[in-house]
Amino acid sequence: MALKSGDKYAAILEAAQTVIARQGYHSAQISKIAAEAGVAAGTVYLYFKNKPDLLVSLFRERLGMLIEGARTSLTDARDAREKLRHFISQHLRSLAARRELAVVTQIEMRQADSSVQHEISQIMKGYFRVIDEIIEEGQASGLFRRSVEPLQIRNLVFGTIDQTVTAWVLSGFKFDLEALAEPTFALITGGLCITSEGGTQKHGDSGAA
Amino acid sequence: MALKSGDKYAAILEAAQTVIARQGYHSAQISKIAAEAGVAAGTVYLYFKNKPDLLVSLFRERLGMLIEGARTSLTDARDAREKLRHFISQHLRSLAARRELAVVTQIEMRQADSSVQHEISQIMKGYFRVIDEIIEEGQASGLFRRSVEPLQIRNLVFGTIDQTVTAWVLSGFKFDLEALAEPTFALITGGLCITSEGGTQKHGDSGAA
Amino acid sequence: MALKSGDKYAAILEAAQTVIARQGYHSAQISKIAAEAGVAAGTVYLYFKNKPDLLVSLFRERLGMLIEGARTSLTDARDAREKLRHFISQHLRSLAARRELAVVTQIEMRQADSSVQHEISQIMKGYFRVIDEIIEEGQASGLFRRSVEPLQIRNLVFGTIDQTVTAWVLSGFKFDLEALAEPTFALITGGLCITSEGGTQKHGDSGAA
Amino acid sequence: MALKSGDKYAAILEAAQTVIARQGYHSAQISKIAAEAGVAAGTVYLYFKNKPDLLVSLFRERLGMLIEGARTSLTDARDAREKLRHFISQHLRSLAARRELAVVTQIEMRQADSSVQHEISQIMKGYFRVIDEIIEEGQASGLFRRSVEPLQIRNLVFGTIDQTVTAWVLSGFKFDLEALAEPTFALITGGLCITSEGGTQKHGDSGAA
DNA sequence: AATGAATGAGGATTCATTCAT
DNA sequence: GATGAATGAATCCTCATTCAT
Repeated sequence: MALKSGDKYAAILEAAQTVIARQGYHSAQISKIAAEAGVAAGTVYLYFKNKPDLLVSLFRERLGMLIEGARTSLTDARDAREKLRHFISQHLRSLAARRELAVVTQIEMRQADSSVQHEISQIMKGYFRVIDEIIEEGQASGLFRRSVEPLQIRNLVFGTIDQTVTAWVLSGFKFDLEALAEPTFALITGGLCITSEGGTQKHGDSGAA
Repeated sequence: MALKSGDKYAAILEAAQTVIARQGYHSAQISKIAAEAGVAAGTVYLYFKNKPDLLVSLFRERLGMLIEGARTSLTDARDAREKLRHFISQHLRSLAARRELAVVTQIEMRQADSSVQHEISQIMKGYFRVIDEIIEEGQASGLFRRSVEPLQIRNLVFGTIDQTVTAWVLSGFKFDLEALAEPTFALITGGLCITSEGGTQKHGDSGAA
Repeated sequence: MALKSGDKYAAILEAAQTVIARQGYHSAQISKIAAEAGVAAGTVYLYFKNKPDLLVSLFRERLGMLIEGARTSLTDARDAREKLRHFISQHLRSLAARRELAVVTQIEMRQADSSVQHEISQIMKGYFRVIDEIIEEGQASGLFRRSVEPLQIRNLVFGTIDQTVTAWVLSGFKFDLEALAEPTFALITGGLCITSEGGTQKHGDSGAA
Repeated sequence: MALKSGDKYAAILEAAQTVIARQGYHSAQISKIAAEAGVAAGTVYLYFKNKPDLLVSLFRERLGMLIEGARTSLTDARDAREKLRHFISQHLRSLAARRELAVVTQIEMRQADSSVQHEISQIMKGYFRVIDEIIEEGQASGLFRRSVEPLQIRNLVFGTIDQTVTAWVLSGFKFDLEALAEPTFALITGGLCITSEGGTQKHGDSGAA
């Protein structure tokens, strides 16, 4: 077995993504994926242990790519605030350029059963780590408010961009996802409220953690 | 068929929620749900057209309850900002008090196939409407920044609280969900950044949309 | 589920025996057995846990019948020697009258995989017990030689009749199986050799356990 | 193809025996056998037509060895009775010294499908011939009773030793197989019953065939 | 209305065998 | 002669749904 080395490994992953995006998670039989990849069904099992392994591998490979892109985008940002801006921008740009992948990650893969979901959760931790590092730096440098738990900040950041991409996919890609990067960044960092006493910013911060 | 009038209708929905929460979406067979409800499997089909109909009905009924609770919580709020505070608080409190339901909505139901997901999306619109009304009022009254599209504000609000509840469920209910209401509200309204020029608050607003 | 009570349980067992005897163990798919029984394939699983369970149940039911027949045949035998005669006779007569069953037990079921074989071995113990009781009585009463371990006597008795039935099946039922009862009994009890000092009969017996 | 001449032919047969004994018949894939033999899977097909051919060849080769050993052991026996004694002794000794082979012949190979079984039956004829010759000589010389068909005597002799070896294997080699040779011989030749009228020895012989 | 026995469609996976190198 | 990557046929089992009672 050409352990991941052959082009067939990548071809099968690509075929899986295509078939899942096109036909939906529950219609993505191994036979269809194999046909899309131009190999026999049995060949899939030379490269993947079983179907869950194929799906998890697909997710891992693609998320790895996103993580790498995210980390790269952070290198030339001067502070946590800029890093967050780049991170959001990079996330939306990456998926805007990969509609098929967006359908798979936002919609179809979420239908996977619990065992696959559990693996996916583990893989997601790598992505969360990138966010968490930005948050930590931001709080340490005093740019980000310390009155809120880092985990809850992560929920804000990830929840918002995740929901944004999902809405974009469900809309049928009807709006410009990349263009949402800057407003979303402004919203997250500056807050929804305009007033000087926006949020409980002043008193909240002085009193807590 | 006693159109939804019998107590069996409610009993079957309750049983569905219990079984799905306990065994997971993919192990929630009609036969188990019927047994939990104390009826025969065939009886389920006297009250529901088919399994997707049962699942969608469950989601609709429960979300209707959440919407009602949300709307009620808004009545004595004096402005959009307070309404948002109440909304977030009510959302987290409702699910904190219904762990079984939280498991079902945040984890298990998301494994449903695309047809059910589509119905659920439609039902969610009713919940989004509550959020959207608050946003509209907030922007109209000048409390919420107008430089960001209402839809994107909704993504921020809903994405954040949805991700928060999901994280709570996945953690095994290890933290106090309700207690997150105020910090989350502060974060959303006041923004992540501390500095007076937090976000692009000042200039961003004057320049955009 | 009509736990074994319905006639379908028996019908499926009978169909399994027929299909296995006709098509061979490895061609006996559940679908064929179900068709032979006049039920849908899924119905088989209302009565049996899985395919191995069906096969083991068939063997258990049929061997139970043989054991019952064997025990019944022993009731009016006055001593162990007569019991052995009846046992051999009954064994050969039972299978001579059930060619389909003979094919299944002697040829086809032996192709079952190890898990089924292990279950079958357990079931066989009930049949061996009948033989062992005869042997014990025979040795206790002094009719059977005590110089040979009971287990080895069982190997002689069972090995001989088992091989006899197998040879009969493989021959295509070309000879009268029942007619072999008496000569086989004579051979087993009286020994192959004619001479008075046949075997180590005299000295062997006086010396050993 | 070096028709059976290469050492790979023997190596593959040996590997097949080892793998079947270790993993069981149904887990003995060609790929595993090839790996055990230190060759590629495709190489097996340079020496054997297909898998059944490999299995049959293994059986033929090993049984040929047993037959040769049996015939050799008979050379210095002075009469049929002694030949039978040597035969039984040789059979048990051969397998006692080859546990791997015993597992294969007594347990695993019997799971082979009908086509292989049929071939094996043919091969067994060579072994039966050795037994039959002893029986013929014994009956001709008056040592063995003539009242029982030679075939049935063969069933007695072979059935008993076959069952004995099988019981030994199933017990996990828990007893001394070789030590059973003499008691088994005594049992077969002298008969199970002690009394002077043991079996139907006297009258049976004068009356029949 | 209620029952629950019966139905039957649908798909992942293994492994003997081939053949280009 | 030797390799081993690729092939693709073949089958058990689950469970939503029906319908005779």
